[in-house]
Amino acid sequence: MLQVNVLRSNPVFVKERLAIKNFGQLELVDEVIALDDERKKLQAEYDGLQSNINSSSKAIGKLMAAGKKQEAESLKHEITEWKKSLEPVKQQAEKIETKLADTIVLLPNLPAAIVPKGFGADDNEVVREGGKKPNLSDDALPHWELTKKYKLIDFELGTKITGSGFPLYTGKGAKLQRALIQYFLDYNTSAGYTEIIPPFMVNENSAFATGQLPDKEGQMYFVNEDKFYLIPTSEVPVTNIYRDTIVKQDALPIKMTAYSPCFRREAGSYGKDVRGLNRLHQFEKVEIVQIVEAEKSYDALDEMVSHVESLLQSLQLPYRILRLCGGDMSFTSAITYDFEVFSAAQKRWLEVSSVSNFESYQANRLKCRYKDDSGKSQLVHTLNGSSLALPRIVACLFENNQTDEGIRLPDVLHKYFGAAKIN
RNA sequence: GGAGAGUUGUCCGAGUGGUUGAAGGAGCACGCCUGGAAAGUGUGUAUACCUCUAAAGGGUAUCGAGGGUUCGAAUCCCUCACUCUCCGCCA
Repeated sequence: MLQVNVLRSNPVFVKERLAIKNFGQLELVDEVIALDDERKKLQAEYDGLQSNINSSSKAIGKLMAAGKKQEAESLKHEITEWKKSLEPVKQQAEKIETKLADTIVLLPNLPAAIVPKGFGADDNEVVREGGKKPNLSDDALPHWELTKKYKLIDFELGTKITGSGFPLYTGKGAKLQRALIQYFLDYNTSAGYTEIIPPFMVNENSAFATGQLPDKEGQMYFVNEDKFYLIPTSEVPVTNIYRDTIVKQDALPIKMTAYSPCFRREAGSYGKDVRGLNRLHQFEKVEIVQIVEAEKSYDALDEMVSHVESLLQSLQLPYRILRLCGGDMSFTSAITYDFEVFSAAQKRWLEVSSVSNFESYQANRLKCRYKDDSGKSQLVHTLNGSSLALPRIVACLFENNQTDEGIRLPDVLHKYFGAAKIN
């Protein structure tokens, strides 16, 4: 969430930035500031009264020890009066604090200066393209046909066992998943990321800290019995490693990578866009997360973008990098680069990675800080990105590399998959 | 799942109602000592918010979390989470 101080010090700027995100309730900014004023006032009042009570209580302690019971009794009466006037202040303060907390989480992160204004996918900026689109014949198959032809994924069985969007990988299809996960993890660890296997369910505090709650409440699977959320991405458990911590500055940057299955309800999506591997309720993903000093987060962002880019290049897939416009960015992000690969048989771009800098937005909820040179606590900046989400990578690998003899695999995967093609 | 024991600061650990934000020790930082180091020794060593703001200072809250009793709670009571031991179950 945003820091109240940022709002206070420059509300006009904050509103300008929020407008880039097409955020409609700009009046919330003033509301937060007003609530914070109120909060300060009430706290001063509360602290004063409480201070009186505390010192009188201590005085009673001394009087009792000295055997002056009478005087202690009269002090007690005095305290009772203080407490009477304290009660309404306390209640009001709690009310205002709750309201402040509930209001400030409604504000999304501020987009960075270079984020373009816009409303949707059409307004995103193409930063660059790479790779080469294949020339497929007209009878080229979409991946949902190819997976059937080579018995790689059984969507119907997944539907039988669980429901739609829960694919069942078989044989070489399953092995390719394992190969890709291992390749991605190796690639990330050799770039200095520490490998993590996190819990795949998180509690409410964790889901709140990374911003899934309250914004995406209905998008996560929830285990009611234990009040756990199935993770929509390993970003959630991995970033939460550093919830409520103060790290040493020389421990930064912290670079972590994790494989996990991801669970998303995707309520409300259907149709041809969600066919095959395009949109699933359960999928595999390898994630990278960085926790860095505030001044260094944009360097880290660049590093992550080129890291993911070269990973895509190694897979020899045609890709493009988009700088998302304000309207298409996530609630918590300050800037996001989406990576898309071209699905040659479907003739469309599919998002396979999203690299974001959250600046201090997550850190403020996480309460993750470090001591800077002057010894002051400062919020860290957090960043994350997919490297990569598997299903659409797999879809493109299948579609783009189909031949009469089978599906060719890029060189880097041969070692992991144990063969050069699928047939 | 059942029975019992726990959860205190960076760590270990004392503390069963009254100047306890918290003894003692270790660690760490700075200083003294030393040719240098060790040992010794002195000082300091949580976080958030409010007030003040040049700095200092002051106030409130925090001893797993939340609630309660009390003039006063780390200490008593309740609920929950987690850890350990034994039993049960199990990959």
